[in-house]
Amino acid sequence: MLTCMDLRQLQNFVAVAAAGTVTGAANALGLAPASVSEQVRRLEHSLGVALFERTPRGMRLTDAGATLLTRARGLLDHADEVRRAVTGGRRRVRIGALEMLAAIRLPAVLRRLSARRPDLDVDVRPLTRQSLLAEVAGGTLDAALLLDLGERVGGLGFTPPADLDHLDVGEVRLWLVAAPGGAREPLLVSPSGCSIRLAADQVLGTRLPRRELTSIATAREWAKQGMGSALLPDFAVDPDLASGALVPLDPESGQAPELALRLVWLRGREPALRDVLYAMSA
Amino acid sequence: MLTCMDLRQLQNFVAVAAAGTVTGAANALGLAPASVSEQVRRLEHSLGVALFERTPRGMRLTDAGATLLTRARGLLDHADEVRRAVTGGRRRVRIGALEMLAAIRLPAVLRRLSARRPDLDVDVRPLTRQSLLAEVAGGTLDAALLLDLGERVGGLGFTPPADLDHLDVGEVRLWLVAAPGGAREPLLVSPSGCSIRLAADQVLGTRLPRRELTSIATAREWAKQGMGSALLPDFAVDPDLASGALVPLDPESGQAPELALRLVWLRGREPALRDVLYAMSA
DNA sequence: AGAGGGCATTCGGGAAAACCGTATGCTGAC
DNA sequence: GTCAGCATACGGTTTTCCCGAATGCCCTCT
Repeated sequence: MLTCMDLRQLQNFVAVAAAGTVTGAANALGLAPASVSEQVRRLEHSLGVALFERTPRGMRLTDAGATLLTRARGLLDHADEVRRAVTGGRRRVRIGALEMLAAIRLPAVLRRLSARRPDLDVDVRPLTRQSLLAEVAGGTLDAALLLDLGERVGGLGFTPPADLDHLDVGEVRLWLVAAPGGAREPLLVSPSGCSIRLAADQVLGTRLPRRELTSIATAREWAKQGMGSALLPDFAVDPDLASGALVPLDPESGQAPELALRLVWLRGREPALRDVLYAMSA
Repeated sequence: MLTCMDLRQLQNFVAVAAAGTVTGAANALGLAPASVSEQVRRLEHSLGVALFERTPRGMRLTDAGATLLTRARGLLDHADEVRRAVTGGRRRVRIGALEMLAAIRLPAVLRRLSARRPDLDVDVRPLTRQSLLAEVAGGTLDAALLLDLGERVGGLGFTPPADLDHLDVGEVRLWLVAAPGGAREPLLVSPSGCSIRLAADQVLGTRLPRRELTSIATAREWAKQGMGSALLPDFAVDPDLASGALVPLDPESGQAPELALRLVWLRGREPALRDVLYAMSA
């Protein structure tokens, strides 16, 4: 036990925990599986604790492993921060956002961030919610901006793949709209999996007759042509509401809650990252 | 720059910074000077920054080195905490105290600490103020309990060897005493360097006729025998005040301020350590 | 049931790094 | 001017790191 806890070992450990397999982690790290396996074993031996249960399908974290995982991430973050502090390197933050938000709502958020923290380099990548969550869980992304509902991550109807922390940085209002004088049915919905579709399922239930279209924009156009009603986010329908091409259907009380513009990240990341993320809120 | 910041390198770096020489650090670490030198050079190269100025008398920190030093300590502390969290190892805290405090005032402080934080193993070492400060600066001691005056560390008249944080955990009242009916002069003082002597110099000035004795206890005994007056801490004279063997001389207003029972530690140590230390305050 | 694929691990070897003891060059002190 | 103390360069040994190939395991698909 003379040799203790190398940062590289921790990096390997985190990679294995994220990938769930030694092989996957080795690929991600550009190493051979044998090397990663040995490093993990060495780490376990130096700590005197089993970090993984070996199964023929991969590696499952033990309790001690789970304990170490969050702390190891924090320590690696800390090390990174130290390195940056002394090299004067700028901090690079990798943020992902739902494609639908990237164009409309993201710029204002990023403007706030760069005004308050001009010392940052921000990478932005538009992705699907699944990819966002996977990359945040895997550490490829520092945080993700998506739509959600309620107090807990996943309230909109998806299940986060890891223990995520969150912060709401804005709101998105939903409008149930139709063309003036047009049909109110069916409910025109976007493809299953789309956040707005999840919101429609959550808010309006699934009993209404519905027609699935390929995108929010398509649903809006169909609605404008009187083909039914649609539950759409403010940024998609504001112009049409202003011009009168679409009119809000008087929702029953409480039928149109606001979605949260929600920033999520892996719980336990360094405090410095949290500060950065909080600088994105209004 | 493929290989980045090994914890062991940071340990070496901190040791060199503390010792001021590679040789000293090597002795402290149980390594050969050549090894330590190479590690430091490797670290500098991997960071792309010069950490030390090489002088023929030793190593002097550069600005970047000073920046790294505090953060490296913090990171090493963090790593230690992570290791403890997963191995379930108990935390060991090394505390030093002025010899004169160890017997009388330290037990109550430690009782508070172990009542609030039973998960700790506390090492206590009685030392002189010089040793205390040196060991805290060098990292051999986590914190030191000593006497001080005013808002800043060193207000009693010594200069701290590093950037120290502090917390006052109690007070020590000073009494200017003499035997009833005995002489009031000279002022009987303890050896220069002793905290109580510093306090006497600070509070009473140096104009009074004075006689230097070998210890506080000696000064008290001389005072009891009517050989002069002495400025003594409460814990040394309480019994004699109670019995009437010594009586307080009415000090001019504000002449007998209270000393602070002060806990000092190296600024930048991990937050977890701070929590421990705060648990020692009243 | 049997073959095949994905998995972690073991093994042997080669490259890199850590470490040591010694030797060298430097500077300030005596 | 010599000497002590310092950092460092050098050659050699031990340890670590990493790889490719081979092994054994278990699940799955046929």
